[in-house]
Formats: sequence, structure tokens, C-alpha cells
Amino acid sequence: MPEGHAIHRHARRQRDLLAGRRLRVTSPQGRFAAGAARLDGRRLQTVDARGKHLLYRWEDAEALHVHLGLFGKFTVHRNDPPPPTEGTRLAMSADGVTVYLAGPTICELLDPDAEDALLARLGPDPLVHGRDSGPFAASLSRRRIPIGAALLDQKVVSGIGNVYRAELLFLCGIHPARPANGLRDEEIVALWDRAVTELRAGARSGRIVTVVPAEVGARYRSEIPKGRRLYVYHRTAEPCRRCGMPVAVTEMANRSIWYCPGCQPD
DNA sequence: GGGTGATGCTGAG
DNA sequence: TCAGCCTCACCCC
Repeated sequence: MPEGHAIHRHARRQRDLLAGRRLRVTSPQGRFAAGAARLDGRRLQTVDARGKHLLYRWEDAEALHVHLGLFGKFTVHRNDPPPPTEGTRLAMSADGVTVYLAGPTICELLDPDAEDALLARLGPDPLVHGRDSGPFAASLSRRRIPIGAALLDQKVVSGIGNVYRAELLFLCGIHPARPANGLRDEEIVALWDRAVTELRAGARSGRIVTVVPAEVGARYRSEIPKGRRLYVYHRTAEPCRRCGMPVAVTEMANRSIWYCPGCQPD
């Protein structure tokens, strides 16, 4: 159930465990049998993340492209792995480590042209592009759609999902219905900067925690209990943690988005 | 034990 | 715009 921070974590972990090694690659489920056969026995060079996409680079083979979608899941086993489940699309293993992948939206091989096309349709990734908000600003300036919809559009910015879009807009005091191309320069910079900060924190900890610890009576983000880690996401009608006004919910880009009418004026 | 929604996206119409 | 795909935690009985 991943937004970009989790995908970057997977990339880093699997790079640490598997890069530079020759891997046994199979598809227990069979749906990726031909691709797995093509990769089996090859050396994995590295694993890159871009937005919510993973790209595995191999010696003498096309890139493996994985997108987890809503349900995809990796499980990593050291030493004795359990047998793969019926739904295991991909198994990659080397001595002492096995990675299973189940339920992905995408698991395919990409030739260089297809990979270029994929990367070309992804907007800047806060975990790749760093503090420069320029590409994000340029991307927003061309869109009249609401900022709440723009943040979920992976062509505009890649790696943000439904939790981060609501939380980032709250943190920046921006109403989700405001037109993307109507934001002030300083709001765009603040939004991008927040995205970089929050996704980095999420990638470090593996959790999405956006609240300022003191606001919920904690000293560190890591000690905030489940249920108090977010300001607005999934908190319909509950009081805003800052102003007490009931959190509102609406539909945007086919998904629910939560916001505080008090802290995020129209 | 069944039903449902969910941190996502694509492609048909 | 909407159905479809994939899995599982959580809710309610």
C-alpha cells in the first residue's frame, strides 16, 4: 500500500540485498514466466525508484519494471524462505535472501524505448529531484485543474498518493479546490519543500507521520501512536488538530480528499 | 465468516 | 466516466 516513500525504501533495501549478485528468478504463479526465464541467472546491477515505479537493471537484459498498484506487496526472507504462495508473481533469490512479489499492477520487461516513454510521462519526484521546485512550478503553471487533483497526477509530480496529497495541502494551508495554476510562487515553493521533507521522513521511517509531535503531546514523531499521526486524512468530521473545526471531505480525481476549512481557506 | 474499502492505475466506451 | 484488476486488514454479524 505504497506511496513514493515506500517504493524508495523497497529500492534501497533490495539494492542492498541483491545488487551485484547473480539471481535465481522465477514466477511461481506463472504469469511472468517468460520474463523470469529471461532474467534467471543474470546479475542485477541496481534498483532505481522513480515515483511509484521500480526499475531493476540487469547485466545483458532489459529493465524489469514493477508497479505495486494498490495491492502489490514484497516480502523479504533471509535464509530459509517459506514456499511461495499461489499469487507470487515473481521470486528473486541469491544465497541467504529471497524476495517475493505478489499482486502487482505491473511486472514486465521494458526495452530502452519503452523505459524512456515511461520516464517521460512522470513528473518530478521529490525524492529524486531534491529542493529545486522549478520543474514542479513549471508543471503546475500549465494546469487549470484543482491542486488537489494535480498532486495525484503522476505527470505533474510523481510519488505522491492520497495520504500525502491531503496532508501536504493541510501543512501548507492550501484549499484542495484552488486551481493549480493560481497558486502563488511562495506557495508552490512551500508545497514542494514540504513534499521533499515529508517523503524523506517517510522513506526513513517507513511510516507516514505528518503531525508536529508537540501538537499531540509527544516528543518525537516515532512515538506518536497510530491514529494520531495525520492531520486530516480519513478524519471526516473529527476536529482539526489545530483549529478544532470539523475536518471536511470531498471527491477529487476520483478519490476522497480531506481538508480543514478553517486552516485551508478557499 | 462475509463484506468492504483501501496509501493505484489502465483502458474501454 | 467507470469497470476491472490485484490482496488483505478491518468491521460487523
